[in-house]
Amino acid sequence: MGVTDLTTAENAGDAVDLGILGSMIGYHLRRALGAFNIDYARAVAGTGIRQGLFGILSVIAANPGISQGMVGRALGIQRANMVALINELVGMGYVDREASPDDRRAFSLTLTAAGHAMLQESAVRIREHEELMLAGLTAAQRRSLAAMLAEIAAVEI
Amino acid sequence: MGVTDLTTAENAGDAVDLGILGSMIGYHLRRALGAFNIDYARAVAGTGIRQGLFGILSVIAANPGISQGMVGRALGIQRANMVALINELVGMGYVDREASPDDRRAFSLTLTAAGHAMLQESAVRIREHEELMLAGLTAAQRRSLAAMLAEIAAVEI
DNA sequence: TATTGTTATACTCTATAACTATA
DNA sequence: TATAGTTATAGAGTATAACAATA
Repeated sequence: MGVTDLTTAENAGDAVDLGILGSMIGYHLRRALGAFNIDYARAVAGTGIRQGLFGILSVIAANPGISQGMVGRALGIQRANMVALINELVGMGYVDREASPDDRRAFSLTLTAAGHAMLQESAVRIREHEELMLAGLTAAQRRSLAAMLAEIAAVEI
Repeated sequence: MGVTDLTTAENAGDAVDLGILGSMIGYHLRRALGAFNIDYARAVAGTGIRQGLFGILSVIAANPGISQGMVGRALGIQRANMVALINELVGMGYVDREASPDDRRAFSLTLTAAGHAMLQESAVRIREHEELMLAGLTAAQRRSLAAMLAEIAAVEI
């Protein structure tokens, strides 16, 4: 791993002291995700598969027939925000939405053949993107990082 | 650290398989930051100091007289987006904005006494918030996490 | 009563393009 | 010509409240 100084920001040759901010994990989380987001957009350019859409495709693929609400709860997406996302995926021809046989309020979601193909294609691109972003970390460090992030995400607030 | 399963999401007793998504660092980064953001808002409620504003206060405190553009570059905030943020902080009485003696295009920023006080108060709240979010990690793990995140944020895209 | 999906809405963050005044 | 700050604008993510249909 490089000799990254946590307390300063380097830009165009200028090193600026971040003050107390540099010691805060939340700040580094934000900057790391910002870098991830920029490269994610590059990696999937042209596919129309934003991060949220990829997550939905992945969860439906792993749980065919799952309801819209269950997908949202698994991914931390509000019910209200799921509507437009599922509409997009249905409109793109990647998701089939049918009335659930068990519960007439709910929808049963499955991937179409095109949806499976797009999931595979975008997964390949995203893997390459992650490889680029994590090139400075060993496999053990990546596992440790993922575990720590999952631990944080699971904190009961 | 807890026995967090990276491949499933637990919600109200339901364990949902995330599929390929569960193996992606970018996803765990997003969820961890989401949890951080929710608790950050709780921690600073009533202060009006959002994450971006805190960062700006911290950088100005560590670099009195710094220009608006330098602050933005240090924090990864676009020039265009800095304007409203600095306006807010000036309006709140936390930042003094004066014409730079060296360069009449630029502004020289310093904290007011109230700005220093608010930085201190919000820093205390944010430290408590980070302690809560990182309770499951040892000090060594926190250092490792911060270093890995800084490494990721520094990747040349 | 509670839940599913829906609509409407709003706030924050981020991004780009074009303008002005200075350098 | 390049840079500092500004304005306008747009996309994406996330949040809440209220509603209809169904459980």
